[in-house]
Order: sequence, then structure tokens, then C-alpha cells
Amino acid sequence: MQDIETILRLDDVTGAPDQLIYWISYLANHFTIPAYKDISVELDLSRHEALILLSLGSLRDGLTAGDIATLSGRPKNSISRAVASLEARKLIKRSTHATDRRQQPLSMTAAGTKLFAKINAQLQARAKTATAILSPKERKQLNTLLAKLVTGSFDWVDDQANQRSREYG
Amino acid sequence: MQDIETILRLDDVTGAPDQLIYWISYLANHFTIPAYKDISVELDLSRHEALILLSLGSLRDGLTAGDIATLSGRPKNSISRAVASLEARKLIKRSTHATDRRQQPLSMTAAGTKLFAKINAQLQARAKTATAILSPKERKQLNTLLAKLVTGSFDWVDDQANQRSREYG
DNA sequence: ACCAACAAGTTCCAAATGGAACCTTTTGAC
DNA sequence: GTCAAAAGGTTCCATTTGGAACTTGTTGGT
Repeated sequence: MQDIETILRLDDVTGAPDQLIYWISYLANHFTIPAYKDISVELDLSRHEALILLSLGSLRDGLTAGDIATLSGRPKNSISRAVASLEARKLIKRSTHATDRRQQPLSMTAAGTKLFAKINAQLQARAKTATAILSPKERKQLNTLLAKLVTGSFDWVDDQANQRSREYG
Repeated sequence: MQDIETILRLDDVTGAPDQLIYWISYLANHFTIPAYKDISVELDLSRHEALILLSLGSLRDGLTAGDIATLSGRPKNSISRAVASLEARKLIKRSTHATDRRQQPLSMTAAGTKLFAKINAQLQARAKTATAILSPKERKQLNTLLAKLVTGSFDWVDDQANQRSREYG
């Protein structure tokens, strides 16, 4: 068996899109999933619970469950359950939307904000390790390229999410 | 509510690692998962079954279940089940390792190879759409950076996988 | 103003999932 | 050579998951 770099064809970098997919998937599986697992063990939060706190803390306070489902690409019933659980633990609270009583804008309590800070610090530490191999210039380059991909994604994401993103735009 | 680009802070590209994580995760959730879902509906394959065919077809014939688990970051019992299912459907076959009777190198049957071609074509088509926003030069740049991250990952992946990658190296 | 279509969120339930224990084979220390 | 430890793979089973159906609230066409 040859070495793992060769198996992953890390030595054969072209512009072929297939590698892109494989590597995004690889990084998600080896980085994101273990990171959330650590959090879930140490801070007693499910992946979706952590995701909600991160969304409210890093993206914007007042997002609804539906917003978070759309933004993250996770199923809305999973988010719904996690919202209920976080609320029961008094880490977030729901309000009622001023003009649409179906919507429940979410915000963190003081305890939730505290927990968010811990989650965030832990993810940052992991991210720092993971990107240590890149120079600051390369990190910025990578962020620019990924931001472009994400921006472009509004044209190809699934119907449901797509409707949703049109609504935003 | 401001537009989705602002929420995702796509306009504020720095070298901060937190964005990197979020975007890798975003792309995995909005791209990889729906892609596998399409495949599972159209070709009647679970995500892990598709992963195995892809690994054998794109990476290397003769990988074992354990190899695939390590390379992909998926749990080995899930891979084990998918291997059994693919074998029952005569899409892959197992052989016995020449000197280690615990290992079962896998290879695709003719039917499996045919199915792999379909899966691959479908993923390529999706990837082409997803990366349409990038210039060829940018795509290559992105691949180079991701390859670097993946290479670096051998230093920080979980203990189990890490032991495994040392074994390869 | 009515009502069909749609959206936010929840609940239900069958299926997938993955941690842990297990079996078999191999390895390495003595 | 022996035996404890570890690795490849499978099985068990409690938990999680997510699609679909449902409830409640809103919108838009006529």
C-alpha cells in the first residue's frame, strides 16, 4: 500500500472539480464532525444545539429556527428539537415576531452567551491548528475563494433552500 | 432582515480561521449531503455505499473497509454494513489479503464499475455547477490550498485515524 | 372578504447511525 | 514459543435522525 498522500492524490493538483468535492467532504468529516463531537462531550450539547448557539452568536441575534435551518442546510425538524432543548435549559429564549406570529426570533440568555463563548473558543483553537500549515496570505486567499463558492451557491442550492435564499435577497 | 450575504459575512473576508470552518461546513451541508441524497434516490445506494464505490473507483482498487473508514473519517461499522450490502448486490467482491487473513481487499465487479461511472458523472456535474463561479486559475488555486490543508490534517486528526495515517506513512 | 396555497414550526415513526462489546487473527515483548 | 495487547471486521442495541404529515398562521388571487 502506498502512502496516504498518494492515495488521496495530493500530489496531482489540477483544477478538476472532483478533487474539490472530495476534499471539502474530507475536511468536513475529519474536522467539523470531530470538533462538534468534542463539544458535545465536554459541554453536553448536541451538534445542532451547538450550531444554534454559534449561529446566534457568530452570525446574528434574532435568527429564527427556519433561518438557521436554511443557512446551515440542516433539516428544520432537527433544528426545532434543538431549539426546544436549548430553551428548556434556559440557554436561549424565543420571542414572537412583530408582524408574523408563526416566526419565533431566537436570542441567547446570559448563560447561553457564556456557553457560546466556550464553543467558539474551542472551534477557533481547532481551526488554528488545522490551518497552521497555511501562511497568513494563503489563509486569506482560501477564505476569499471559499466565500466566492458560498456566494455562488445561492444559484445551485436545493429548491427549498433556494426559495428561501431568494426571499432573503 | 438583511441579505444572506451579509449574514454570512461574505463581504468581510479576513484570514480569520472561524470563517473557514463555517464555510467548509456550509459547503459540505449544502453540497455534499444533497449530492449523496440525489444519488441515493436515483441509484438506490446509501451514502456509505456510494462512498465505497467512489473510493474504489477514484482512489484505488483493493482498499479494505478499514482503509475507507480511515480515509473518509466515517465509522467503521457503517462501512462494514455498506460493504456487506454492496457485496450482496454483487457490486463489489472481497478477496483475502495475501499475508493477513483479517483484511479483505475490495474491488468492484463489472456492474459496480458501471454504477461508479454514473455516480462519478453525477458528482462531476454538480461540482462543475458549484465551481462555475471560479475561473480555472482560481479552481486550481483552491485545489492547491485544500490539498495543503488535507496534507496538514495528518498531524491533527483524531488518535485512531492518526495511528492509521502513521501506518500508511 | 373568501379560500386555496404556502410558510413556520412541531410531532410521528420507521430507518439509519455509531459507540461499545465482541470474535478472529496478528504482532511484539519477553 | 507464549501470551498480552492490538487490529480488522462484525454485531448489538439504544439513540438520533430526517421525511412526511400535521397545526397554526399568512398571503395572494379573484
